[in-house]
Amino acid sequence: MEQLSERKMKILQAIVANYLETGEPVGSRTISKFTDLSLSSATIRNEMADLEESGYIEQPHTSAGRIPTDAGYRVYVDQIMKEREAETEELRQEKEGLLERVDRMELMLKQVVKVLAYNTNYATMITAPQYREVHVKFVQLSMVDDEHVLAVIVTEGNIIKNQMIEVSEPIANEDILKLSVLVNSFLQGAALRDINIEMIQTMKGQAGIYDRFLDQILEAVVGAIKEADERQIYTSGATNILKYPEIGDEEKTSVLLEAFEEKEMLNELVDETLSSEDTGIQIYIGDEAPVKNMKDLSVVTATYELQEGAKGTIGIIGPKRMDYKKVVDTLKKLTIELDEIFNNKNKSKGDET
Amino acid sequence: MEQLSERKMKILQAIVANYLETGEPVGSRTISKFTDLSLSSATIRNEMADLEESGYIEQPHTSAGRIPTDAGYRVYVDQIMKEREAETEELRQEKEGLLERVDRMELMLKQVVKVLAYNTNYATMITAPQYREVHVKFVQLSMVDDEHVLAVIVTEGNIIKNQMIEVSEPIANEDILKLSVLVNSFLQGAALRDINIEMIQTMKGQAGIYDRFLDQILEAVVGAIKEADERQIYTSGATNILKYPEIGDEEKTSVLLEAFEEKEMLNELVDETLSSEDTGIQIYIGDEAPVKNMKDLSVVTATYELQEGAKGTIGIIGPKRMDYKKVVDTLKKLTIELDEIFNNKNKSKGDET
DNA sequence: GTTAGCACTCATTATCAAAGAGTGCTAACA
DNA sequence: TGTTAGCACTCTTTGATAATGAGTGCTAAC
Repeated sequence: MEQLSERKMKILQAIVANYLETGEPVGSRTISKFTDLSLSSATIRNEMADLEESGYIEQPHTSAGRIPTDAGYRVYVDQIMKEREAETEELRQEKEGLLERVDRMELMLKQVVKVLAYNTNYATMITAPQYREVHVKFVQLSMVDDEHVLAVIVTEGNIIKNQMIEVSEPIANEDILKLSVLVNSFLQGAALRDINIEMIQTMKGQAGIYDRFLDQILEAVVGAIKEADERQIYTSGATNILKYPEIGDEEKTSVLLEAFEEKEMLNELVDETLSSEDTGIQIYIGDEAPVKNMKDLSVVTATYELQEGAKGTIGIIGPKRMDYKKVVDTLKKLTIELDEIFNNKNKSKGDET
Repeated sequence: MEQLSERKMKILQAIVANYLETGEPVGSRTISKFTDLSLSSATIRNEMADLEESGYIEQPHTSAGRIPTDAGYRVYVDQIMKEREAETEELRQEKEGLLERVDRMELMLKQVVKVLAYNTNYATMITAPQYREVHVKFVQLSMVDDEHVLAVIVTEGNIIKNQMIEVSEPIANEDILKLSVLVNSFLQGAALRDINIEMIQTMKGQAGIYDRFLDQILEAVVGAIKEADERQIYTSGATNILKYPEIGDEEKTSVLLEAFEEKEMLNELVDETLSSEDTGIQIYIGDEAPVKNMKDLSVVTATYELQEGAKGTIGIIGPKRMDYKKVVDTLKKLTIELDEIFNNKNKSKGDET
């Protein structure tokens, strides 16, 4: 894509801005009045023909106005991001306070997506903060009743998992204690990939008659780590998608809604976001998004960070002609606020799953 | 509604059955051929006029066939339920095995709704089994690190909740033990309403210098009970609703989908089902359902029971012209299967939230 | 380089007629 | 008295045709 003259740039911006607002193809006359360039519609028409040739805009049909192509959106969005960069510091001062502080992480995240969906009128998602690799902090065993041993596994970042283990006969308290010491000596600080056959063999050798419980305990620990590793995704406002007729075509709609319901598809999006170097706000227009069937949709993502270094992703999914300015601003404010909540005032980090 | 003659009954059944299949208003000629009554369309027309007057069917407009009213559906559905009653025993033998056995309750429920949605092509929901009143089994306290005490609360039915309590200074191990004994002596077997000011006062009196932690511990316990009490609702296939054009009208669709997303509305449905005497399968046609905006939808619910006496609800929501026979059969099979899984072969009841 | 003017294209909308489905009613029939 | 054939009538659906209007591309003049 060649460099655009300043005038062409202005016209392109005007076209996109106008299209975002109205959703209708925009014609030369509109631009002629809309901008401060004071040019006649004929001149605009010439420029528009050039812009079309360069691939920034297109006509739905011969006798219609122009709409932006993905490339056109790209130019517009890049411009916005440049403008918005300076303002981040300002926003930090503002403190609108979108969020109420709540104790349990789970409730907090649910609140975030709801607030976001309500404020933007798009579909939103957020993942719980995640560690690259989950390490065991300690394991605690105790008899619940004659047939059940409770294993509590605490991982880095104070995420807690329980697992109930059924046993055929009661185990004496001191034996539980011994087992507990043994298990912890091996598992403290271990990540999933540290638990190998060799380790298990050694443990079993030292466990004596209780070696057969070890399997179950280990299974529980592995299960717990995996569960902590499992990505929790919260969503809200998926039905907002229905509000935008340009996406309407039954198929796409239901494909996306299904994705929101089952949530698996959203994982790809999160992977992409997290793997990117840029931890700020990223915008994917149409097929740019690492998800199939996004032809008419755009995604804006942001990353937030928990104090212990766990990262989470926030995503907003809306029509390609979404209000990018507002979305970017809202996301910026929100990540700033989350930052403050997690890093300054974390009075209680609550439980999990 | 007066008693219907056998012939009118047959015609009504035929009309409803035909309408369920095609979705089109059904005319007299169709019925004349469809049934084994061998009557001319003119005769059918006369009978239909009567049925319309009695309020079982209606015409969308003068020159169209008839469609069932809610009363008409009711008659049809009652008939089905009567027929199906005898078959339950048969079904019990069949053992189709819709479900794979999985350990964690959460995964099991997710599987159930998915299987159900997949089999029926309607929107489905299930609640986790719930106790009328949650009782504490025991509380376990332990220091995680110098600033955190972990409280593990186990309730009836082996539902486990954790709560991390932040403390300003380390507490000695023996003190934790003392506190633990104290707390358990009061809270074991307690339900939410048992925890009153009097009890708290007495506990504080006996807690000595640690009385200030008691508040936090109690808060944690109450929080845990409340969380265990919170109704978990799993849903699937909400987008199936979009497949049925007769509901299409933007509003209703998005109202219902939102309900599925936020899940609050579904609580009313569950309340109604659980409060009903009849624990079998219940069918709500259109506005009969205890939920607003159900004009074009029907709900079929069933109750299942966990061994400890906790009950859960399964619901299927589809268009008023859903395939009631299939839905009822599927639900019957499923509850039988759940029954078996929970009551015979419960090898591990897993964890919660 | 800019602009006015004009012919041309194409989607949208309205109007109208024809077709078809189904009814209600009447009169004839068993 | 219940059943049926016949027919006029109603109302939706479909298709064709024409009118409208927005917007363009191109040419010629400024």
